[in-house]
Amino acid sequence: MRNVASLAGVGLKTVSRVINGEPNVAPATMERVRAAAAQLNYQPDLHAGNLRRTNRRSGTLGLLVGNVANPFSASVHRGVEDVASPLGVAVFASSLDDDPERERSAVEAFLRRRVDGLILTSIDTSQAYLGIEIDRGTPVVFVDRMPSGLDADTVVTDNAEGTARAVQHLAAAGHRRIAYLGDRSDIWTARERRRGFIDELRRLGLTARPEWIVDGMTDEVRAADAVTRLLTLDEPPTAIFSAQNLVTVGAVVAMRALGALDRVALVGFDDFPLADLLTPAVTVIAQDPLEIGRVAAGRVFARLDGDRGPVGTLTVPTRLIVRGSGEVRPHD
Amino acid sequence: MRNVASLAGVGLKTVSRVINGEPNVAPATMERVRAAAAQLNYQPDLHAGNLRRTNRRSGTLGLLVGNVANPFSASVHRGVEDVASPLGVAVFASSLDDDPERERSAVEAFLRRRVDGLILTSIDTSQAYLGIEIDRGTPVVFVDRMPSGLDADTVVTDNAEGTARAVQHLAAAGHRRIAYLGDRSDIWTARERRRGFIDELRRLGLTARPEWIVDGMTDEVRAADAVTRLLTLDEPPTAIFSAQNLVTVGAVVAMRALGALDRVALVGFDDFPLADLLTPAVTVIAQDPLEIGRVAAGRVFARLDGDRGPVGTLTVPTRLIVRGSGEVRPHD
DNA sequence: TTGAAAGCGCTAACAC
DNA sequence: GTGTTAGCGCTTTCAA
Repeated sequence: MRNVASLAGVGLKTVSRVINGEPNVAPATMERVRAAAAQLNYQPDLHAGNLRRTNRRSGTLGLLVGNVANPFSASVHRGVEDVASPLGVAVFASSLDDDPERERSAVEAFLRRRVDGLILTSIDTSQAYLGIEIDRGTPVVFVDRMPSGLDADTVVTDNAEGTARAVQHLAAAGHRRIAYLGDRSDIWTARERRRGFIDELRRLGLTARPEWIVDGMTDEVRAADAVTRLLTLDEPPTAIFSAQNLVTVGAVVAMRALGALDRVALVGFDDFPLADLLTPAVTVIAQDPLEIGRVAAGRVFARLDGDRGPVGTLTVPTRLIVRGSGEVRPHD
Repeated sequence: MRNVASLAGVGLKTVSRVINGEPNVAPATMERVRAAAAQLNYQPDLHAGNLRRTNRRSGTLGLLVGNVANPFSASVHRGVEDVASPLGVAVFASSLDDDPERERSAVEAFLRRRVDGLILTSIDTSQAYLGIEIDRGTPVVFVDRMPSGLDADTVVTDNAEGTARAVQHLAAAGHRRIAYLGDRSDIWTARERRRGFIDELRRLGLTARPEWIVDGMTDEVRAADAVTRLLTLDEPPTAIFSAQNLVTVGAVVAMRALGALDRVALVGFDDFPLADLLTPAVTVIAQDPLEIGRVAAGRVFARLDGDRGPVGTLTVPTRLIVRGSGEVRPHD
């Protein structure tokens, strides 16, 4: 900056004024400064400037997700970027891999870099440790899971309602014996979907036999095994709701192997690529991770803009996508 | 930091020493400083420190990809993170959406934040504008596409060789009439795959009729239409090589509609989820985007560590995954 | 083993 | 319109 100033024959402050588009600079001076900056390929140092600036914003956001390569996380990331980028805010992203220690160290790494806000799908059992930072005024928004140990802005999917919608859809096709295939029940979203399932069944006056409610499905193989067991029961379900992506795929594999695809209905929670190309095409309750990211980023910027309203939970709706597998009628 | 110093009853420099793990601090003093820092929840400001530090590293990397939500880009991202994270380096990611203007402004945004290095799948027609920054000593590594207008470190997929492998595989199954379905030929990777195809055909003493070489396939629908046209030709190909993900899926759709799945062979470039669940399962040449990201980050850090060797292109190998569609024998 | 003073690149406050 | 001075939070240098 000193070099630009002397090359243009002006003082430091004038260069600063031109860079930041401040008023009260003569057009001719402005032009000279611009030319000098271009000639020297001058790039202002944002961090140095922020040190003294009243509005101490780094123009930076920290995003912590399970894994940036996971499609859900990647879409959330894109949603955050969509909101941040036009505002000139750059996004740091970090994968946590279900490791609470990584979460702590990533948060610290971002805080030391003075991010203006934090968006995270926390994996830790408690998020109380973030309370201090929130009190300091750093906006923190939780995504996809409810935080525990503190009240904070949160953006989640319509888990229970979406699942209820799936149950309604199956019931409307005539099913009264519906099975539930869920993820590990220590995951908040899994518990929510399970709750939505049970509650909706009850509301419709249906009952599920205990064998029809299966938890702890973490991969395709486990899910396929579970479906095989379900369909060879004395009193098998006529429809299956799978609460997660991999579980849905596992269910398709098992149903295909059993030749059950045209007599057992299937609705999955969360859409996935090529769901429409499988035979039959899979009916799903689609989430909207892009929107989740956008809404979360929106909360961060609202807080930065001075919104002092009470913290709250925003719910992003799901959407039923009818493709065939969920419309199979019950066979006995 | 001043508060920590006065609370611990020491000078600023002593706090600095403790934070940075510098030697020559009495254990008791260290403990007092630690306690004071913990009590005040002190987080050092990395950027303020970097201002005066001799090793002016921001501990930050800039990654520019087509779209962070795209599976290929997202895996590259993860690969970069895998290398950067253990080194305490945080990763900025930005989507370009095929817009050269976004590329320029994202690069500038990262440079102003003083990233230690840049990794990019550039979309601009020339990358010459980055020459100045490279000359200044900022490591820049190009990924997935060769840069033009300057020599620089680059990491790419084995495009031509991988495609040649696919052709060999089809020829080995007895095919002599192989069609090529490619992406827009203004994309470098598409040209490379096309080149690999033509060269390998020639090497094997085979010839492709001009109608069998189709370019400009950018989506599933276009690809499906092209396949339908190919297979209704007077002299149709007995095998198809599709040079890209969406094109492969479009080909499957069309072949299924024509009932050609068990008489025409298909090998696709680039793996995709559920390729093994389609009927038939799709044989592919799989890329390794995770490795591409890791190798690219490795180059950046090697340069930062003082590697002054000549710039070069690193090629990440592809892998043939046999699943069924590529092993169909020719039918006339 | 410790701390005081200077300065990193920039902006705020104020004078000219 | 423009420049000068002080100071942001930290590290460097160097003296004690």
